[in-house]
Amino acid sequence: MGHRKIEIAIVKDPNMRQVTFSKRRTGPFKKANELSILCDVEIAIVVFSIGNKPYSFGHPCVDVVATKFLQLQQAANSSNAKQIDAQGRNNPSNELGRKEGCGVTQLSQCKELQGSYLEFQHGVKDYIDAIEVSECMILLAQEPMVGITKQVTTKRRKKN
Amino acid sequence: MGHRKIEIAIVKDPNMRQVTFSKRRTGPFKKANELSILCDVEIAIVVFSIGNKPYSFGHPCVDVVATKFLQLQQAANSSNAKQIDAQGRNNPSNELGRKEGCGVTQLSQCKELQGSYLEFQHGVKDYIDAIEVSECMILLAQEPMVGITKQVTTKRRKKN
DNA sequence: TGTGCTATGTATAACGT
DNA sequence: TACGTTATACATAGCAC
Repeated sequence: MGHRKIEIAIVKDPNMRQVTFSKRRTGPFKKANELSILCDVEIAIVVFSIGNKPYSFGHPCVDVVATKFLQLQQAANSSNAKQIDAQGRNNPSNELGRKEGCGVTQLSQCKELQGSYLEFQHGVKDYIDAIEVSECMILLAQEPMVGITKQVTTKRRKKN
Repeated sequence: MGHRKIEIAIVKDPNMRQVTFSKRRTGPFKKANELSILCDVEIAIVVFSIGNKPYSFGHPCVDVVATKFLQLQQAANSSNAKQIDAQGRNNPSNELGRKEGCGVTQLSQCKELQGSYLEFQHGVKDYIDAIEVSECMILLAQEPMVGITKQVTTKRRKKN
């Protein structure tokens, strides 16, 4: 989608990678927003930037969709596990070894979560600005996309 | 992005809306997948179709990213609420009145969640197939996009 | 519902600023 | 780090299966 085709693999140059992230970050959000409006469906999308700042968009909101999805997963893992595994399905598990307390299946794990909350509180202020971006994205597809308007001059224009 | 430009508003004809959903559903996933690979960032995207089937993609997985995000939100809501509200920020709250138990801020709410899990278990089997789709999406951007290859014949080809 | 087709709208790579 | 420009790659509307 540019002067040249690029292969989908990690951009090695950290500087270029940051530029690529900046340019492509809005892509999924716009697509997701359009889909949610056109088809009136629930959707949530969350991205953590290279600097680990969260960018999100959700319809009606990320929390609702994410929680709904997680509950589906957890219900599947806890009770239907035996039957599902019989079909050869097994959740791939977290390969990055994060300690986010992913998959709160048991009440006991909630206590561990509480500890995580305290840790997160230290960094929360820095995240607030980035989180605000998600609200702005709602407007994107509804505007005439001002930034691209200039291109109208260049675009091929068939007989009509 | 087709023979005609369409405005981003709900597609009124239910039949057309379903078609539009089918065609556009993969869009956000492909963009999200490309972004996660190119920039090596964490991303999660979940869509509930018109028929309420979940489609998801996540890197490293939806659970990790979604949980991480929810924890950030919860931490912000619980402890930093006073300071944040002072800046005029208040979470818009869930307008759809779902009973998903969205936003598990307190340990006491975990018990309510457990009740929800039981309800979800009844419908889980129907969702499994749709959930599998999310794993396939990973391949999309890495393939030469076979379905579009034909278009190479048509595409404008400058001197080089 | 999903697939394949072609014409056209959009996103974005490479380059500046 | 983000924004403007242009050429090009990609996504998709409308159509037929």
